[in-house]
Amino acid sequence: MSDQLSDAPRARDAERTRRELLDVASEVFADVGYSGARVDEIAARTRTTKRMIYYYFGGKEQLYIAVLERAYRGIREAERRIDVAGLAPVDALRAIAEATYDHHVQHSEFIRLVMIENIHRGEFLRQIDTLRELGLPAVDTLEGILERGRADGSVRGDIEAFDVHMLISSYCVFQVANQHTFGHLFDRDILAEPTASRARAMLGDVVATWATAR
Amino acid sequence: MSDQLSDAPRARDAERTRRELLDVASEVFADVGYSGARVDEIAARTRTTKRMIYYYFGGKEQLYIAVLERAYRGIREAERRIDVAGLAPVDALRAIAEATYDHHVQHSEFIRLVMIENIHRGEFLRQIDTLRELGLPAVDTLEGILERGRADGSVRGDIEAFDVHMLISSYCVFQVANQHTFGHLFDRDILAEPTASRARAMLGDVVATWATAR
Amino acid sequence: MSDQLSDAPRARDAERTRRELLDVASEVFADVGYSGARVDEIAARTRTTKRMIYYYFGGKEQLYIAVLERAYRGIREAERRIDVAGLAPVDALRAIAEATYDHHVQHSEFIRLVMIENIHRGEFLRQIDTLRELGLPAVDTLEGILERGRADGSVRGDIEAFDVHMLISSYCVFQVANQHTFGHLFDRDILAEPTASRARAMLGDVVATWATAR
Amino acid sequence: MSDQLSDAPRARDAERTRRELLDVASEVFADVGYSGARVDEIAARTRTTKRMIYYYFGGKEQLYIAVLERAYRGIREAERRIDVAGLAPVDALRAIAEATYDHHVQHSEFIRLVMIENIHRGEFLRQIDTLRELGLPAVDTLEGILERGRADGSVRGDIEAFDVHMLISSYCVFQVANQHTFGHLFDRDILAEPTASRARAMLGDVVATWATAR
DNA sequence: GATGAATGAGTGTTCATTCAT
DNA sequence: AATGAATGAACACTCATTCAT
Repeated sequence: MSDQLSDAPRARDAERTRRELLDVASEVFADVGYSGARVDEIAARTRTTKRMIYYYFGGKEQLYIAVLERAYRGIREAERRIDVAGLAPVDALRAIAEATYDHHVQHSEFIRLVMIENIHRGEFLRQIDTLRELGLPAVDTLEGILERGRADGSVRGDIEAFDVHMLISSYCVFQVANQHTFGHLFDRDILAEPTASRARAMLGDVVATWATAR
Repeated sequence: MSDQLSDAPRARDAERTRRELLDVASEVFADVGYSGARVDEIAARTRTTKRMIYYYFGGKEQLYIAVLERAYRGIREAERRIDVAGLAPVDALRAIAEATYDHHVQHSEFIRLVMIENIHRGEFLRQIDTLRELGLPAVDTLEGILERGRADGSVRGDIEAFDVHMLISSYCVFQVANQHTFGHLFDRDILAEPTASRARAMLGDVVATWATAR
Repeated sequence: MSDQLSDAPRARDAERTRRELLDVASEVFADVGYSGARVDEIAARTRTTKRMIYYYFGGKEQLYIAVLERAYRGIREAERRIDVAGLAPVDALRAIAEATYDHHVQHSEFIRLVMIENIHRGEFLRQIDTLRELGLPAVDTLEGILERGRADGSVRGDIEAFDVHMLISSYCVFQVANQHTFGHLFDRDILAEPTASRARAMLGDVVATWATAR
Repeated sequence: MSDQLSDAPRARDAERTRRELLDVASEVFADVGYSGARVDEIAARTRTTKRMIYYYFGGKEQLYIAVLERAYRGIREAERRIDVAGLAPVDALRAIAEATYDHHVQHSEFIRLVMIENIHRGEFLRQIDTLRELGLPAVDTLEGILERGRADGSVRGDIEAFDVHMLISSYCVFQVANQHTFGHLFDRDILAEPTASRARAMLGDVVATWATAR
């Protein structure tokens, strides 16, 4: 009768149920979008019932928002862990470009959630009040590098962290977000070798040459 | 019997009905995605009835595929009209970058359709057999420029049209595709001034400096 | 432009179209019933269009009624061709029983139409005014045999042609009409050997023993 | 908590809803066939909504299958209640023939379901895995009688329970199944007097004379 | 004698959500 | 903390039929 698979105390089942719902919902929303997702399916892939989604989150929309918030929090934490303190500014830029490439490819579920949220014109993201409190660690890191670069003359003075971030982001997001249409039109898997490695190296090259151009 | 060139001859209602359905469907699918789109709503915005969607296209999916095909055809035609014959290779690259930026911003409906199709992992695009026959005029044009550039020494020899195309595309697509999440996080409308003009010029700069490096 | 497959004069195309529609409609109605039949499907299996069904018959119901009438006419004609004049009464009964068995098995399409019509409680059959004019040749033949049998003492005096006809019909109709449920429950194909031959012979035996019992 | 035996306890609404849907569905399917039946109409004749058909059965087809299964179960149970232990073999055969006649006439809804299922070539019946487990009580009973009859010499040795069952079934089914077409052609109601009584008695006579013929 | 275009009413099914305990 | 039963509105799709030539 008691849960045979778990050693978690009863008092923590609630938290576990919540987390399980979020885990499954993340997968499902990322897989088929907000409109395409079915509350029934999310529940079915869980140990609990559909009723719990309403019990814990209030509804499909709130569940989606919770998924979105958790996803962004995770990404911000990962950005905060980036450390390029020991590298020369241009090498640091190249390192960040390539690390960002890797990170995007490895976290396609998040990229898909962002795509989906953009399809919905950011209407759900806008409801997450605490999001901006998380800051933008990736941009802060870039700002530090640019400052060092400007100081030692290795980086041109007219570019901002926002610019670099958008350049890197756009390229990396594209690899994941548009892999299917772009890949189909060019008849190749752009995330498979040799295309992937070439694309990854190219980004570092693009950022480095542009940032150091006078 | 009836005038085939006149504006609304009875005998040509079929073509007009078909086109109207495609027009409205393009709007609706781009607006709310495939799953979010409602056949009823598409029909309601039309002079005909829902029944005609099934009469002419067979169903929601086939209508969506028809929308997708027409959208890609239109884009390919626009690409074919690009003329940079009179420009020096590097100027031509910069011109194409900026023209592509403008084109993406002006055709956000198409960008949204591409996003949506990627959310569906390109499963519908793959069903359009005639798509590849259209070629990739944008890439062909880039290839011509790169050849001229390599010949006159203004462009480095290790980059390909595919690379340039992906760099430009990723940046331009991002402006439209991720405008809502990115814009929200940076608390600005990235397609409005002054951000837009800066981003546009920056892309030309990125491409030019990278393509002409060493 | 002209019909390449036919040598029929233009003036007979109408009759041919009508007959083709009836042929296909017979198949489809017998196959899936009146409610299950689709006007579109009937037309699609024809050289003409759906519109012709309305042109020639007026609608689905009238087409079905026409199918039913033609089917009954065909059966009555076949019944009229039965000849047992040279046989002794009891042999004639046995011959008719077995011939009826064969005829039913060979004309399952007709049996199915009759089943379908009974599902509809004969509401369509009742609309065919000319049906009764065709008479009931099978019953007339049976009546003749019974008269001969009564006269020579080989057949009991208290049975009527109607009784014999219903006994034979019920048994033969059942073989075709209930073959699927009955066959499934007994895990055998009742129209395949050895069950079929045994059933056929048994019917003659049943009729003969019963008709000759004193 | 709630009284499980009371007439309509809340906690047992599920079973009641299910049964009510089955009751109404049996009527409707028997009335107009599978294709002719409307899910909307079935629901409308119920205290619940159309949605419950999908909640409890999954769809129109599964509801039909459930109706079919319940109908066959009911018939098998009725067959099991037949008791002819005290009768001499030939009297028992006659009793079974006449009881079967009565039963068929009284359960025309079941006969119609069987007709409908045969129109569909038994495709739904075949999906009911548990059907064969119910056995064939009617045939078992006949087998017992035939054994007794063979033992005391009152019944011929070359006939099997299957043969007798098919003879009786075909005749009884026909009375109900073909009443409309047959009745119309002979301009009489074959289930009304005096035809009905005559037909009923005749069946017993047919079976008895045939089974005892040497 | 023939036809492509069009249609209103319905057809089985699914949706996110709430009720009652 | 949890749940099985229930639901109305909507959903993609289909039907036999008619219009306009």
